[in-house]
Amino acid sequence: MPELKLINSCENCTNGWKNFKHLTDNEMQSINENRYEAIFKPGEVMIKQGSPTSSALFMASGVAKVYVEGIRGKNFIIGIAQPGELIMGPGGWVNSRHTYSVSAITSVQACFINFDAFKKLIKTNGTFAESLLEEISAKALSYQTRMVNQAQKRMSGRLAEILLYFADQVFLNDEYEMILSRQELGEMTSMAKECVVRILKELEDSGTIDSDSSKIKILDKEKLKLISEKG
Amino acid sequence: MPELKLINSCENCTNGWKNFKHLTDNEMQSINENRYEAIFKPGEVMIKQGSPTSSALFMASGVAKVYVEGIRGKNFIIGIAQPGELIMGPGGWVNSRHTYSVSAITSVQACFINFDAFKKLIKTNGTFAESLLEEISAKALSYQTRMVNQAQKRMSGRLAEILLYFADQVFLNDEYEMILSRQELGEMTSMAKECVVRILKELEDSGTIDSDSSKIKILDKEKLKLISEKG
DNA sequence: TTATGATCGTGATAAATGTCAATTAGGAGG
DNA sequence: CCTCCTAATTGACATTTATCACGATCATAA
Repeated sequence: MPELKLINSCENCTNGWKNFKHLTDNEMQSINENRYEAIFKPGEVMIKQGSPTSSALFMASGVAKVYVEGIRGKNFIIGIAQPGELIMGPGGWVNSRHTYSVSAITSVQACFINFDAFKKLIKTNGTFAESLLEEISAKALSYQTRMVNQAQKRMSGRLAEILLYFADQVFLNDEYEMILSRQELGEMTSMAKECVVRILKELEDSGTIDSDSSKIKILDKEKLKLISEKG
Repeated sequence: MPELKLINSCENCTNGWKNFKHLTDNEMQSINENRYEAIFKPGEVMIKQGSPTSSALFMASGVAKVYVEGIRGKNFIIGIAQPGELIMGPGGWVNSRHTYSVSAITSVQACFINFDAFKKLIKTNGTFAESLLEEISAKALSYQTRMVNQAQKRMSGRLAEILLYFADQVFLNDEYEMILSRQELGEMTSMAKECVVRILKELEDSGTIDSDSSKIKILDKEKLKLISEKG
């Protein structure tokens, strides 16, 4: 694995957050000055649920899992945070506490950005505020969709949905390395790990996917979509 | 039932949206001018999922149910819209389509507010933008919580949660008229209507609640909270 | 290499939840 | 009051999903 280097300045950042484009040079500089860079090893906790939202966290490189620590010690994985993503859960605007935890899956290069510096920009830059509203709304919509699917789809539908999520939202490829364990896939689809194994086998037997333990290859995407949609 | 009268002006409105307080008189007037008042009968659809979000909908009086029309014709009830609430789903900021339907439970007095007039204020009034961000974030957080609970709680926990929601969020009273049918309670907790009946009976038998078909009375709130939290 | 611990995979079984069929209760309108 | 319609309720049963027990596999470190 190549050694990760410091970014040093937002200007050098190749993966800048898309909404930063609405900022003036001065505003961008104020972000840069309120930035603290960090590198996380795989498995390390980057954000802990319940801790104060003093900063937003920007993903410069690597991937991380975003998860809620639920009841009876069970986790629920909300999704995968990717490079270019700004992690700033709803809690920051509600009760100043992180509403989920984030932990590194690969090595992760990240920047903590002071939340107050951030908040200030909302008031002064309307276009930025609007783009942020759009971002949070998109997140709320995806929660809404997951909530309903959780309620109405059965296991195979939920798992198919997640396999498509990895293909279309994370890796942008129908063949990918499954970065989550079966256990974690279960925490993302709310099913027992044994059931994940079984359904994956079913999907493989029916020729819908090819699953070589750590690799997933979607063979019949239309079929997988159908399974996902029909529940 | 008393005849509902027109409001005629936002100034007369006794239930104004709390975030409107951040607007200047001029801004408030522009809202008032882009307002269309309507009265709905019980059961009437106020917003249809998938329709264009040309307006936000303000609840002046009455209550309505907010629900997603999901797969296989099944509905999922997200919550109850109450007086003073502004209904403006995430879709307006994402793809300009309503992401859920809303239908009146009681008679409802409502105002349609032009969405563009609304959007304009975001850019010019930073405090208003921030208050809106807070509101949407709170909604996103409640979706997140429901999503996780859906996944991790069993039926009794989910139903207990909803009974508490009505007591604490809707009626602000531990004794209330259940405005949803058993079927609808099921659509809100993702369980079959028969199961709703059974669990309600269990709760009644254990002395946790008193349920007289259309009335709910919480007898042992701590116990109900425990059931809700422990799943 | 070998030991160790974790994840993966499988079958049997138990628990939770959904479906079906039939009956009862309650409310609106005549 | 009766009639009709819908919702509520109940029990039996089917399906779905979780849990348990166990062995296989794989990576890692001594």
